Amino acid sequence: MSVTIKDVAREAGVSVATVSRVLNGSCNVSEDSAKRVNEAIEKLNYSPNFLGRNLRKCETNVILCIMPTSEHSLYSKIVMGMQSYAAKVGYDIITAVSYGTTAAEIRQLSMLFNKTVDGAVLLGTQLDAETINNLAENYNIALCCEGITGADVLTVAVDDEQAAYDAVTALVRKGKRKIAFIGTNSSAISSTARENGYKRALADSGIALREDYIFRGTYDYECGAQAFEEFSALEDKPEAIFAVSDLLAISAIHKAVDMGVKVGEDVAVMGFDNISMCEMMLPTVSTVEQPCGKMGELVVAKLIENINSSVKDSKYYTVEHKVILRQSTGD
Amino acid sequence: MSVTIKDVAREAGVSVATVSRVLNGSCNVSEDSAKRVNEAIEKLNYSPNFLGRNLRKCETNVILCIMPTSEHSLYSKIVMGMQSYAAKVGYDIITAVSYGTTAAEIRQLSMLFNKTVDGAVLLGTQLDAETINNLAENYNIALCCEGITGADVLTVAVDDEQAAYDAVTALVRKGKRKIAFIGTNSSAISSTARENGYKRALADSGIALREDYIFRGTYDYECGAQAFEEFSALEDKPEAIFAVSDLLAISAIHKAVDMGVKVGEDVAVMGFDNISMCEMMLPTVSTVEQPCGKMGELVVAKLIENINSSVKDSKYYTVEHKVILRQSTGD
DNA sequence: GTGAAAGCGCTAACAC
DNA sequence: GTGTTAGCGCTTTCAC
Repeated sequence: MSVTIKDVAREAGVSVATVSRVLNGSCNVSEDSAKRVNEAIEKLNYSPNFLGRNLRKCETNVILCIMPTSEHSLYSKIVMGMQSYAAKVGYDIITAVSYGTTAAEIRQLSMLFNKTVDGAVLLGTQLDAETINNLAENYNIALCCEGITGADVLTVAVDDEQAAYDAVTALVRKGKRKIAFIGTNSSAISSTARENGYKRALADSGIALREDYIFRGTYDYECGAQAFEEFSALEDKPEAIFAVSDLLAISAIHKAVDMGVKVGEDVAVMGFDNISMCEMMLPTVSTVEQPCGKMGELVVAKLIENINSSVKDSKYYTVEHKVILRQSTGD
Repeated sequence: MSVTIKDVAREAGVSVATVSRVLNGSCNVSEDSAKRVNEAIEKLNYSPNFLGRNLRKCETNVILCIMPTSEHSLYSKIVMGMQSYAAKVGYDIITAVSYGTTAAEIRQLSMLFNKTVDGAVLLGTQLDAETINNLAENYNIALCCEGITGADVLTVAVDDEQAAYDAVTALVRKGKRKIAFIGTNSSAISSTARENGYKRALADSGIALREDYIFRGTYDYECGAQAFEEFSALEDKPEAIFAVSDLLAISAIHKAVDMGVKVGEDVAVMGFDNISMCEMMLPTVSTVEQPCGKMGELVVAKLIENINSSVKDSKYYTVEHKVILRQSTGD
């Protein structure tokens, strides 16, 4: 079997308490004892059993991050940010993928209930406000990247409305007036907020809103192409398209090229997120960057504060976005 | 504080042993007791503390998957396969990202040492054979997607040599004779095996090997473009390129387009992995598919067998690859 | 069919 | 500065 703290104590000729003190960096240990303990640890190749430690301390120093998919560089980058901060303060991040189903999210949150983790960050959750509020009462959770209307819980995200406003305004500045919108029917804040930003930008530029320039589907890749097809069937085709995600934008671009439409010249396309693919695509894709690393760091920092505090911070933190112009808008 | 098994026992008017039996589905419980226990669990909203359970049972039913990056759909898909199988047999998969550094891999493997997980799967590890063999002596580990020469440990991967052979042969069948190769200097089995497959395919087709048609860099995106530039500088330019990864192929395609070369017509490009981006790119990218889902399922199945057995299976399992032809080879 | 009790490996309160 | 010991929540052996 495994070597335990008892074995180390016996080998070093001290009590388990002393070994534990050395392990945890207590200063109440003589240099001599510490040396003997460390030698014993080395000799026996001892590693403390965290199950025992965590059970005793009622904490694991592990945070769970649940995301709808792992195949999205937006999420990957946020997780990197989370890990980078967590490592600095002695926490670990583990991840789980829900495939966008609430059933999976709930199942994975059981790690919170069964004390396997100290807290959880939900990226792009499908849970509703009531469920989240109930959870937040008893557990340390946070939302990132995607807020939920009515959820009174720690959240870190960009200002989606303003970001969309800035994106559409950038298109207007390039002389576009006929600007279409690819959004979703999801109840997530981001999609409706981005639609609102789109509308406000048009209004501020004195451009009339046209319902036939608005497509609402899902976040699935195919919807971008579908939207482009619908727009193309219009008598008066749009000369620019703003999509609420890069994948939708890329899908639309793909369809455009297939149809012989020159992206960047005949039609400008702008996405949202700045995933890695934007730079690899041909044409490269204009987009709105979310500061993923920063979001990850911030959400973990605040969540850990909550874990170690009796009073819970449930603020909605907003981080800076940035419009990036590339070939798909003719830049 | 949290509600424990004791609270449930008190509420149900039974002993903790009986509650534990109900929790674990033992049949030695009267219907009446079981009913009262379940009611108490419901009423108190009880969730068993897994730290206690795991400590007692010396097992966690959790498997760790370490990968170089999370921004690669190849790995995402493998993890999905792992999760799909694991869920069926009551295991959980957690993931960690090493960013391709051995230091991070070792740090993350400490979850194995401190008993936080029962086993680990390494995707595209950087560890050397000796380290892996030492680990495998004391812990349940497996390699997936990328074998290591000299590592005597459970491994699941495609037959890289044959896969590359088939890819290059497909190019030959399309009438190409001047076929270049983009590989890496890495010590991983896959890169050298794919280079060997490339060479064998040329030999079998009676095509002379040209050293100036071979580029060896890293797996970094930029290297594909760099390789294309070098090939373009040659007097006698290649008419086809086989790259050991889709990202390298995509990078090469990007550079080709930037240089005004028509991909699919002037030059055929073939990648390896069949990541999602292959279908999103313009042109779509020909490639060799690795059966990610199947690899994930198989490696977890075999690893769990090892966990529950005293005799360790250290075989190298090979799974089927498939050449997929798309626009980048003129299909 | 059920309960009492030992013990998994660890930390921390307490005594010295 | 150090050791003894209780106990974290759970499972399981043993006795009844």
